[in-house]
Amino acid sequence: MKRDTLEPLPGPDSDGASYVLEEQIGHLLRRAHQRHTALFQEKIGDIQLTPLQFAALIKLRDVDEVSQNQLGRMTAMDAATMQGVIHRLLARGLIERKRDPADRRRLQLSLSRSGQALVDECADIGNEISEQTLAPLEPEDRRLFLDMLSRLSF
Amino acid sequence: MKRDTLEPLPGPDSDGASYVLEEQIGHLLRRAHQRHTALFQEKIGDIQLTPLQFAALIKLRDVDEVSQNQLGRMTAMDAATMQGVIHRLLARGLIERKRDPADRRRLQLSLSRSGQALVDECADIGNEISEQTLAPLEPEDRRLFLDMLSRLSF
DNA sequence: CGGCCATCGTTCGTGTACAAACAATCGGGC
DNA sequence: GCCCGATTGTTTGTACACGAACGATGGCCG
Repeated sequence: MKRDTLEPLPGPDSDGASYVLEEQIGHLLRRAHQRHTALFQEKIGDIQLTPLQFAALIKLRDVDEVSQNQLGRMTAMDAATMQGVIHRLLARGLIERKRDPADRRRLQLSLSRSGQALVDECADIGNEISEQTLAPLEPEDRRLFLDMLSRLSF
Repeated sequence: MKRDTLEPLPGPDSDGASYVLEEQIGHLLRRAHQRHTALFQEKIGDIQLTPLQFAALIKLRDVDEVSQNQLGRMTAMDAATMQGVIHRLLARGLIERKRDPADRRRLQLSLSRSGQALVDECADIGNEISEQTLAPLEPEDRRLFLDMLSRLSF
């Protein structure tokens, strides 16, 4: 029987009567994510980037040239979500897109000059946002927390 | 100087060149949340409830009668998001809605009979989902993790 | 060479998420 | 009593998130 786990959790065999929303991992993940995006939006201010747009730009800086699907895998976005993000970045002239001559299915993405400049400008803000998001934790706990969290992200 | 923290975090004064997406709290929160919703959908199966719909039902079971905005605050949804959730639950006949005679602005929400039955049926599944989401962590770490996470959810 | 299957990008439909504006209603102060 | 500000629910617009289906291309294998 699996009745041995310690019990923070209501116990694996609770009869369903006890399900406290505020203690559920899913609810807490959602709320923490909400808080983070709010912080992100506030700190990024006039630059008007969303977390996903920023992630895409950062990855493009790291790898230079990739196809849409590749970039999607690197940033954990599916192909459909990618569409929206790419189009908004294209519309702002932050990235460029051209067919890969070697594989005519692919669209190679790369940072434009102004995209490059923007990433350089924002990387520090990105670090600030991460720090602020973690602010409620003691500095010595943050490493551990990130470690555990990354294990939940398969 | 504060150069002593173990170093997960690039250090508060990194020059922006280093911003590793995979180590950022926002990215990890998003991915963990993705994994959770995937698990949720898989385990809930044919019942076809989303995490938000389930949260609303659970809260309604706990408190019996509330207005839309109140329920939104309890489940961390804003009024606009609430609209969609409420309408889908109404369409399935899981909840009922009537004007509050004491305050004619308000719409009192409550579980229908079949909503009541469904919550009773799913609460156990909800606990399983939470457990599975936390499965990658050692049982003795889970309490600590939830503790830290809840501090990030303001 | 000719199918066959995988991959790439696109579109559609559904469901969060939130800002902003709105009409209706309530409450309190004067 | 009346007016003003707050609250309640609604709509609109933008942006993720993902399943499902689609046409186009590519690689492979017989």
